[in-house]
Amino acid sequence: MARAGVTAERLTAAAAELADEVGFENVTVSALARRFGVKDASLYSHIRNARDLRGRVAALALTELADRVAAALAGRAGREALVAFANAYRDYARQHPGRYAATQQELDQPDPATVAAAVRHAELTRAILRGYQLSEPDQTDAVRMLHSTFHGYVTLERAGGFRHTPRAVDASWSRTLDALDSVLRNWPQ
Amino acid sequence: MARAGVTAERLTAAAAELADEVGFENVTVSALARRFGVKDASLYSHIRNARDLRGRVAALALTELADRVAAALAGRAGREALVAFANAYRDYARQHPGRYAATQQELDQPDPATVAAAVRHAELTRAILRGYQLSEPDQTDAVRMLHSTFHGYVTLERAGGFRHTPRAVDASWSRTLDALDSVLRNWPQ
DNA sequence: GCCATTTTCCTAATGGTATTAGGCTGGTAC
DNA sequence: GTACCAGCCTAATACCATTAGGAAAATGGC
Repeated sequence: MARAGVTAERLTAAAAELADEVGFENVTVSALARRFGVKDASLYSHIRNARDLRGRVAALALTELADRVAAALAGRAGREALVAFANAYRDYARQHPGRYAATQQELDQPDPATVAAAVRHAELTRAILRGYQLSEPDQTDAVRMLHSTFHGYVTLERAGGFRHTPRAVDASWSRTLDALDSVLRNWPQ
Repeated sequence: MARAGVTAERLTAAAAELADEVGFENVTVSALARRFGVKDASLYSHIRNARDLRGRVAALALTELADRVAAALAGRAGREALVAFANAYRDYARQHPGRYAATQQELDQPDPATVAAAVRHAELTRAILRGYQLSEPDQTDAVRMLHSTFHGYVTLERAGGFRHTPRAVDASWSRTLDALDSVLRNWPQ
């Protein structure tokens, strides 16, 4: 009987695809085993448990997101950097809703890979602020505000929270970026 | 054998408490039945299914949140209104993490109560803008930005996303509100 | 090429959760 | 008081997560 060739990496990649197709909360050990044509129990040679699996997807997604954002940010500063970061972030969340959801799960006992990706992400967000005159602790406050706005927007957009008003979500997004640029250039106090 | 006196309302209230205690994703029909001292199957006389139950909790939470925000907003305008709204919103999310999580679930096929509460919430957010000179479509854009920032902040705060930087989250929150007030007073273009 | 070891996958079993079908019974309406 | 209905039960099915232990395929040394 030929082996199915399951590895932790292939499992993680397949779980990420599955998440984008059916939602992160529906990424299940059973569904994954089904996709590989093996029994559920067989996966436990490669992953510790379901939580571990979801953690791996989270780490993968955080890395991919950070890569995209880093590429978008390369060589830009100020408003250009802000817009490039924000659009790369939102595009990733829209193209990979399941993976994006994975990045938002409990960070209570995260594995090292997740922590590393999260730290990199925070550093990248901070890189937006090159070109704006902000020093600590304003910089940290601004990073938190930017991250909140981006995350909140893509989450609400996806959940359908903006569906009740006819105004195009792309237009509001663009104006939100204008507003963020404006407030970064004129940070209060 | 005495009856347990289960009603849809008591179930919903208990589910909301349970959500705050163990997390919304752990609100299960079984756990709820256990709490009422009845068998799982008995709950299906009162709720359609687990999805229905979670929807009821979402509607309850949205109503409570809107009530609190409305009370905070009463008689205020401009910056005062913004701060009062934002703090009421964040306080609710922190005091009732499970209920707050419920408000963010799939809004694909929401029940009428959920829709009504969501609409009321949007109207309240719009009420913040009394005192700022904004007309449509800027108003809609600003409402979406505000909602995104509030939601994003409380979500990331709760998920531990701000834990890597020592700066106090309350301080950053306060400065974020300053920044929002500033940008609403000087809305770009 | 052969054997020991390791890895991968299997079957079997347990326990939790969601859900439906059908039955018993205590309260309520007449 | 009888009949009905709502509220609760048992029983059964079906996933899903997880562990234990066994068999066969790959691997490495000889």
